Amino acid sequence: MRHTYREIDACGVKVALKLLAGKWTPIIFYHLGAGPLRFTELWHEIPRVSKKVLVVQLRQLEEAGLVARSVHNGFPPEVSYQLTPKGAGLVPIMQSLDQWAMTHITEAVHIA
Amino acid sequence: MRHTYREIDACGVKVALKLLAGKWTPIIFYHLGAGPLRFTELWHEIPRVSKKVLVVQLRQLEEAGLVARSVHNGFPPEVSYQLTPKGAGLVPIMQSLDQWAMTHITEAVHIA
DNA sequence: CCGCATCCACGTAGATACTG
DNA sequence: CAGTATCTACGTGGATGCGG
Repeated sequence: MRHTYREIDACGVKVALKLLAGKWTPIIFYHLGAGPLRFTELWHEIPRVSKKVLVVQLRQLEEAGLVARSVHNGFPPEVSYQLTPKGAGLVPIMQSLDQWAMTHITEAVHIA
Repeated sequence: MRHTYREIDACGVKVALKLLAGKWTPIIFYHLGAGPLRFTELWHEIPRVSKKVLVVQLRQLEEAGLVARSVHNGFPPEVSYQLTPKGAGLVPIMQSLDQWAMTHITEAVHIA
């Protein structure tokens, strides 16, 4: 059986990789994996990312259901982010990737 | 301890994802996982990819040590590609990703 | 058969400034 | 505090054609 282009893009591995491979996704998961964080807390944990880009990344993860956004209205605003169970299910896979990298790529630094 | 930008980019997870997340990497792994293939065989297995792009992807995987390229000189030329042990080590991780996707993403199609 | 050269389209990310 | 609005830069992938 031949697979069409659309089917290939819908392949589970590709869908998962599309979500994981955002430039800041791994470090977001690393920090949120330790528990919920407010936006600015998370922003301060991640060096050299603009607020705009961080917002965009979080929106994408939220839309995919990997991250939950909780708004507590009032002033000042308070918004916290945390991993959903669906998102948390990717954490062990990231650990596998890290394990693979440590085995095969000596130059890589172990962070997350 | 604070991590610098360079260190974050060298993080093992990011290095591994960078390699995996090429547009055609999963399907290349899927086909090479079944055994070595010649260039044109592989090309015919993958719909809608240009030869140029496939060559570029294979070069990157080769440079990273995930794929081995064997040339048998003569005419016509004969070049075969296969996964290295290092590359094969990523296959179970891809299967984990597929498993995760099947659990959480009902719309995804199971191919590789 | 295998691959390179050229040119092009698009998505993602960054810099900067402004706002409820 | 937690965003939004523009504008810009760059990398990846794609179309097509040529060559050993």
